[in-house]
Amino acid sequence: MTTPQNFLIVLAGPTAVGKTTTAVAMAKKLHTEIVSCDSRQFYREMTIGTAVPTAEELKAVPHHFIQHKSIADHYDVATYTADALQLFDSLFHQSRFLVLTGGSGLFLDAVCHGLDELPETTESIRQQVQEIFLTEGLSGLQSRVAACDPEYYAQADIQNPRRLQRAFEVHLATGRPFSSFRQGNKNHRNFQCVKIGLHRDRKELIQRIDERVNQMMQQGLLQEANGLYGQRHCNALNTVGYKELFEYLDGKLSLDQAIEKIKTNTRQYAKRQMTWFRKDKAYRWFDPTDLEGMMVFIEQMVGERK
RNA sequence: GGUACCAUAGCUCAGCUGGUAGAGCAACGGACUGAAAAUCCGUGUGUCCUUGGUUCGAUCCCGAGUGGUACCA
Repeated sequence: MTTPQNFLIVLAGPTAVGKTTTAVAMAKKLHTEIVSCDSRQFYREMTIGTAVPTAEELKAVPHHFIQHKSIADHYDVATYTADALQLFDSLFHQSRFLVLTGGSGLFLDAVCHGLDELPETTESIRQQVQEIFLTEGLSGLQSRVAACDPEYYAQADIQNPRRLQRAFEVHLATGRPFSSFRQGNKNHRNFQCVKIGLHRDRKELIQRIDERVNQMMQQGLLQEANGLYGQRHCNALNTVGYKELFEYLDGKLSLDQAIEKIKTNTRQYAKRQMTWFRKDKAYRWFDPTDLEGMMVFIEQMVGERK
């Protein structure tokens, strides 16, 4: 068999490390396009606070999944993954390389390795479970999951309402324990993932974060947030850069306090991202300026596959 | 210049008139299967301002010094 192997170049890294710039340069070299894997750049209502690629960047290289959804839409990892795989089918006809870039670890992993098949749950089930949490608190969720799925309960993070809610939702929707769906199977992919991590030392990253937040404020982040204030309860707006400004608009923080909090929360987000990426030993780490090094690495990986 | 109050973790502060200290936030480490920029878990990192004294023993009591804050001049 001599079917040509396709390569998905995964470009990951913490927020503000310089993924967008690197991705554009790399996509140009590879004569291909960019698929975004950023769970907040999906939404067209958010522009400044999500550091969406600039008009020039978007013009230089075609991008996909940038602002293709509304914050009012329901969108999740599974739907995104299906969308991405479908898009790959057509894009890999034009090029054997594709650049996937973003900072959402779960989404990147889902594209590369897949998720277990799970049936849809409904909005009403979700609200029903939310109601349990609101009225009975964490223990209400714990006792229900312990009863309907002791196996999951034994290994789950039972302090985390999100995990328990999800498990109980699936149980209500299917009548089966959540754990029975969790096979942990890797889905087959008809492309090879080449994982590249972008890294900067902590001090430098913090400085870039602070500068970027200041820049966002100059670009009018407050006005953007103000325009979205009425929709602040949308999940997509539970996002660094917006939630803190909503607190300011609510009179809970001064503007300076809100800006400081955006910087802090962004740092903490970057830290969580690094924790996620670090555990995946397949990543090869590069300084964002070392495009040459990345290209050599890609050639190596392609060579091994030949 | 005088008087009063304060000085404890990176920050804001607790600490029973004596037995070498703790909260929140930050920081650091971790988890993560359809809400993921979300959500959750773990860890105290310290010349208790300096210096004399009292005491078996001082973050704590007394004296002096230094720095700060407030009020009075």
